Amino acid sequence: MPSRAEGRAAGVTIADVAAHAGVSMSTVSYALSGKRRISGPTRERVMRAVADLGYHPHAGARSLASSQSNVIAVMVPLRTGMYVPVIMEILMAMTTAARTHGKDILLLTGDEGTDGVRRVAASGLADAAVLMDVELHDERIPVLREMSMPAVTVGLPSEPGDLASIDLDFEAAGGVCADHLADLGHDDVALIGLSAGVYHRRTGFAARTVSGFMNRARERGLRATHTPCDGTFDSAAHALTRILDERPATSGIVVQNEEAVGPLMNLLRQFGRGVPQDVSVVAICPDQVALQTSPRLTSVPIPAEEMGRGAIRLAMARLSGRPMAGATLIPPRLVVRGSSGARFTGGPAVGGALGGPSDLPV
Amino acid sequence: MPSRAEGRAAGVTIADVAAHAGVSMSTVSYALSGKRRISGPTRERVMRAVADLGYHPHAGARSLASSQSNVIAVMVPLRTGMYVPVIMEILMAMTTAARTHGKDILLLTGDEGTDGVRRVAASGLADAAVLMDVELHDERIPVLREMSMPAVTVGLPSEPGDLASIDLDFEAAGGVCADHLADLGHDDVALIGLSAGVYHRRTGFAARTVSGFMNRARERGLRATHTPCDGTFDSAAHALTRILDERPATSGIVVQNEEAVGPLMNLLRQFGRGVPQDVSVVAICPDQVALQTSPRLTSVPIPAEEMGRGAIRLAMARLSGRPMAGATLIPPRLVVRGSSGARFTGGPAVGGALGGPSDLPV
DNA sequence: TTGAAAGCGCTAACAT
DNA sequence: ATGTTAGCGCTTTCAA
Repeated sequence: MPSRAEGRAAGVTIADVAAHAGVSMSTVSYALSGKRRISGPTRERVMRAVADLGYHPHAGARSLASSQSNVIAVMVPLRTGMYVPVIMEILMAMTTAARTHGKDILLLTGDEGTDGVRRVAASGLADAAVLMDVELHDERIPVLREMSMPAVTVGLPSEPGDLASIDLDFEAAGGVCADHLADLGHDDVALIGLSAGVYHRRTGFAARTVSGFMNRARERGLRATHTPCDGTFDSAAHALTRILDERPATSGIVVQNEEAVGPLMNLLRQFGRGVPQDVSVVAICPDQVALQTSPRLTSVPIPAEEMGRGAIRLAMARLSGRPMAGATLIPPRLVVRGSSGARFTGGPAVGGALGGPSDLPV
Repeated sequence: MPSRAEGRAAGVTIADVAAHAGVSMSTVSYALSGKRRISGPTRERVMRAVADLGYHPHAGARSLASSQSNVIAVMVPLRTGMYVPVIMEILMAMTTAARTHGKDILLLTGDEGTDGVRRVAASGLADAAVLMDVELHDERIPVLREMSMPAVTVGLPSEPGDLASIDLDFEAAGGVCADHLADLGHDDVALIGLSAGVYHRRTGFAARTVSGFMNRARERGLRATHTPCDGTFDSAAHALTRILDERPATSGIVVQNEEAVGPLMNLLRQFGRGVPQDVSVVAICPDQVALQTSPRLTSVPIPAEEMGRGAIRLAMARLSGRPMAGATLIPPRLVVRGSSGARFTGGPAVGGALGGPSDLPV
């Protein structure tokens, strides 16, 4: 336990390290950055000195001298209707991924608006920015361009310009759900979606799911409907009632609304509709939610971790000069669990009503 | 719209501003920091120049010259059993509050461990740290002291030392719930708590709620039990079954587990126990959760926003030299809604079964 | 009330 | 393969 070293780490400069190792400051700098070949022995002495002294380069000095802050700003608007745990998982995944590249994450809220972007860019606080929860026409995007700040969006804006984006391919996800239900022989299917506000405000992913679902359903000859839902119990009840009233034969339901999943399953039970005997349910939601019900839900998981890592990978690519513009769409996976089954057979397609080790990605 | 100005903000230095305003660099610096008296007219010319040129001080340079980064590091471990939306709300509240003091938030994950604290402190990346979700014996705390970094914890460690902490007074919260049920005439009460792991691992707030509840119940002459719960439907069912088996006369339930709230309410309905006719339910949870059920829940809200603001206030106090050590315990509020009522009367105490505008804090 | 100038700790030419 | 040194943009003495 190098207690002496770490106790004084605060005031240790590169000059101290250089003296301790018997080399020049630049040698230390280069040994640490790897931007110049350093001989084995020298390199080792430097590293020893660094460890001995508990040296950590001063972030401000480094940023000043190199015009690189090694910080990535992440702006999180946290709009209503978003499922917070997913946002958080993406955020934490980005933070972890950033560290593997020696970067740190600076957190910005949505209410700083475009000024936040401007401030962080102009002050050199961050080298790049990640925008979460982007709207189709996001006012922060032109500012990013104006400040010529490398940026990545989580979610797809309408005019990507030269920036990079990442998202689950929700259009394909909608299609996959429709396909699964069609394959199981269901003719009347319904999509219970997000709150109406989400569609109006930012449309992006929510609308893409709907179009993917409806288009594929049409191609497969299914009758399909879409109903927004607020995520409250009452709202879920309203949506389900409407669906069963208008199309009593509905035997397949896709739900893209984490808050509505629990209420929906309980309502189906109350209505005497067995899952999957009478109604098959497919969710587009994080696994955590899909595994919480009984039976467990056949679902297209939200790859939050992958989205976070991907966002940072894109940001790093921009910082290293490689372009990599355009949208990275993560292909949806369908995980079949106990909530979906063939029409009329009364049994789940795969995996048994309790889910379990036989869950299988398709 | 000062388009020329902002377009070039990236390269604008204090020297540019000084030249533009016809003053010296130091005058600009002092006009901006307010650390020296500047005459009205001079001050105005400086501000004009700043606005004209879209000047933003370079964060790194400032940090180097002043040994102040104006950044607060926040470490979020995100342990299992924690309710993520509350963590997120606290985090965003801190970020917003920090900006009002000119500070930014640097996000650290738990998996960087104590090294993260050391690195951030030694590199001057942050001036202060906030630790969320602290354990009773948290290994990061000695490191903070060793690095002599001003720090605040959200949650209470067992050995506070000289650091400041903030949390809801969960002990009092448990007591308030017991009192409420006692006031309504309930004799047999139960607490459905968090997962067993939470009690074993970090104990802190979860255990304090239990002791506050049990002690007050004893004082009021109630029979009380405590049952941990994982938050899954099955786990909630298990807990409720056990409670009703062991003490069929139980007519008051306190629940401190956001995930279990929905399942619990449905289970009570399935068991034919009307809320609040047969069983009164009181929750310790964010309002968002308490308002999602039907009837709405009488609850002690988690003051996430207040905790976030408070944490930053404490951090700022440490940075300005004022000590303010010790724990800041936020007193619990009880909000009576439709889920609790007098025993045997069959009606809610206040507010009606639908909750509504008559909700009233006590 | 204002200016001039010496660093803060590091990087990256420019040397050798 | 390594050393020397001139800044990076700002704050803050020290002078006036």
